[in-house]
Amino acid sequence: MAATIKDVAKKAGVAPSTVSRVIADSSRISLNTKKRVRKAMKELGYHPNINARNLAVRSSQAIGVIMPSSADKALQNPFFPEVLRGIGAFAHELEYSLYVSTGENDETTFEEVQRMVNGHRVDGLILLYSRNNDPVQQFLMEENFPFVIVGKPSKDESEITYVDNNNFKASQELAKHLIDMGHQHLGFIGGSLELTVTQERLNGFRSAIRENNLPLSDDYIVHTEFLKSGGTEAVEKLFALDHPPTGLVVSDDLMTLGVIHAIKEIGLQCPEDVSLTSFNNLYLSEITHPPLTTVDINIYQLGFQSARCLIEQTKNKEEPAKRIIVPYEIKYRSSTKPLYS
Amino acid sequence: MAATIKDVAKKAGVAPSTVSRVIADSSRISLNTKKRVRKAMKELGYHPNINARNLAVRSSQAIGVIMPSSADKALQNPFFPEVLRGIGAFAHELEYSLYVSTGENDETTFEEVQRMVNGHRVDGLILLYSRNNDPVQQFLMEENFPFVIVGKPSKDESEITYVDNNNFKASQELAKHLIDMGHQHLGFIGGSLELTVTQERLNGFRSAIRENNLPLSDDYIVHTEFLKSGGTEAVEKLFALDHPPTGLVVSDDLMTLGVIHAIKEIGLQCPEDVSLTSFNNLYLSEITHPPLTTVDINIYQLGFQSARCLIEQTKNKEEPAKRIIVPYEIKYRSSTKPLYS
DNA sequence: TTGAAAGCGCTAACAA
DNA sequence: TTGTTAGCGCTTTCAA
Repeated sequence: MAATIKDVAKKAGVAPSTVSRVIADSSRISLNTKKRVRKAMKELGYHPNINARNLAVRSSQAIGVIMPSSADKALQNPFFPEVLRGIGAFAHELEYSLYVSTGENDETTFEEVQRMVNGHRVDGLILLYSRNNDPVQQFLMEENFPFVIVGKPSKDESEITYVDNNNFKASQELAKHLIDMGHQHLGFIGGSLELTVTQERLNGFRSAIRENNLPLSDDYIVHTEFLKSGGTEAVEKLFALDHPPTGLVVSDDLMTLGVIHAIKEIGLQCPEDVSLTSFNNLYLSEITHPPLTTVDINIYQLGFQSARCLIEQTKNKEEPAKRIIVPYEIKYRSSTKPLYS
Repeated sequence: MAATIKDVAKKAGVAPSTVSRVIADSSRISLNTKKRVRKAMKELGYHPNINARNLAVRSSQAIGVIMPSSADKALQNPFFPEVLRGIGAFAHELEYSLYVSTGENDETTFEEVQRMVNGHRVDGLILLYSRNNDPVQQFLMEENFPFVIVGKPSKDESEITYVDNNNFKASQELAKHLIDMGHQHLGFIGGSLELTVTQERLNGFRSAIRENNLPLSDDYIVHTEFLKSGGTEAVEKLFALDHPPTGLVVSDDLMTLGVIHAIKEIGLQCPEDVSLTSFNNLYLSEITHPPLTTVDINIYQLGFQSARCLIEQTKNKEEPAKRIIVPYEIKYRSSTKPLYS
């Protein structure tokens, strides 16, 4: 068995509590004994047992990350490793560890959340999605358990800490960009309307259309399952219209990839026939053909800031709910062009 | 504070140890008291404190997942969420939790591993990469800490449990497929040669060339950083050759995406001018244009099996090292075509 | 079939 | 500045 605090104490000729204080780098221990104790720790290859520590202080120095349930291919979105990287970066600085849930469906996800919360495995949770009537969110509210949302809460907005982009404005700006280039018929392809992120982006899109006095018809708006043949259906529907769109706002780069494929299938080209804009600025959006005009939502920051908020919150239960809006930046690339040129 | 085992005991009118036995569903407790105790647990909303339990039994019911360090964009590969999903599926069945490392560089990753191992945060680790002279692997060997590798160990192969595909054979088969379609000049684009997966795929490629008595020149083999402008350099190099390749084996779908883009830039088409084959069968490989001929390595299984092996191993320290080869399947799609047709 | 009690390794009053 | 001691919540002998 590994060395314990007692072994170290004995070796250094001090009391266990002194060793404990050295670990915490307490200012009330003389430099001299600190040195002696540290030496003993080195020699014994001592490392504190985190479980024992957690038990004593009733915390866990760990945060949980809840992904959307992964039944469909949604998890194959590089968005997730990237937020995780941001979360991990901050967590690591403060020596926090990361738990992740990877539930197959809503039920198993909920079980994992319960396990984390009730078993005191984590001090707080980050939800990587936000949707209407989420049982997880409700559970956490009821338990009064610290959590932050990446995205915008569907309700209780003022009581929940969340980190988001201004998706409304970004989407508006994309649509505006297309309109400025002469496009009159714009379409929107998004994921599930249950997700608040879809709602925000759609609303922004609509608002741009309205402000520019263009006709606004629901025929130009499709919500597609991430999986469904990569947007083929969505594209078929849009381009069967009397006046097919010449510009599209798509809710996610990966989806856009499918859209590019689909429009080629029906004999059209991007950007010659259709201008495409989307969200996330995934690495792959630079290396597609054509490279995508897309909103860089700064996924890494989204993760980093959410970890920051959460850890602040777990350290101080009285910390007020806050909202952090991470700035976005539109990357103009060659998937868009003026309507006539 | 949440209810403890003592509260339950008092409420049910039994001793704490009895409650503990009920939790473990011990066969030596009468059905009657079990019922009484369970009722008390329900009423109090009792959940065992995992930290206390871990401390007592000296384990943690958690496994750690080590990603490659994430300085570059490699982590944006959907491969990772997908293995994680497989790992999580098995882990969840046995009520294990998942820790992940997301180190920025080798150093922070190593720190995270140390924290997990020395602090007893996890019972075992899964490494999601395998490369030459990996300090993490060496550390785990020295500590005699349970771990399994997804991929093939670069050394001590017979002493380490690992889960892999037959990458050699798969790669060979891809090359063979191209050769059968009349391609005489084949190129290989892979990631770092430090990774064993690259080595295996390259060797398989070479062997196919050799067996078919085609010329084998290192000029046709490029190793590119994942990041470097998405394979542009690799493509430029290959197509500056006297006899540019008409068929390519690329080590990863995401890379292939970059390659498709790059060859278009220099005025070529896939598959008309160049046939492309690659690995992983990521979701995106179905929705690119053209859809990719690629090896489905069954990422989910890779994860699932590795979790299985690891948990077996942690439960029984004497479990011998084993090797599991997950079958692959080549998906033939339209990124390949006969040389003349 | 159940209970009493010791102990897992650490922290944090309280004393000195 | 340091030591003593009593837990944190659970499991697990040993006894009954």
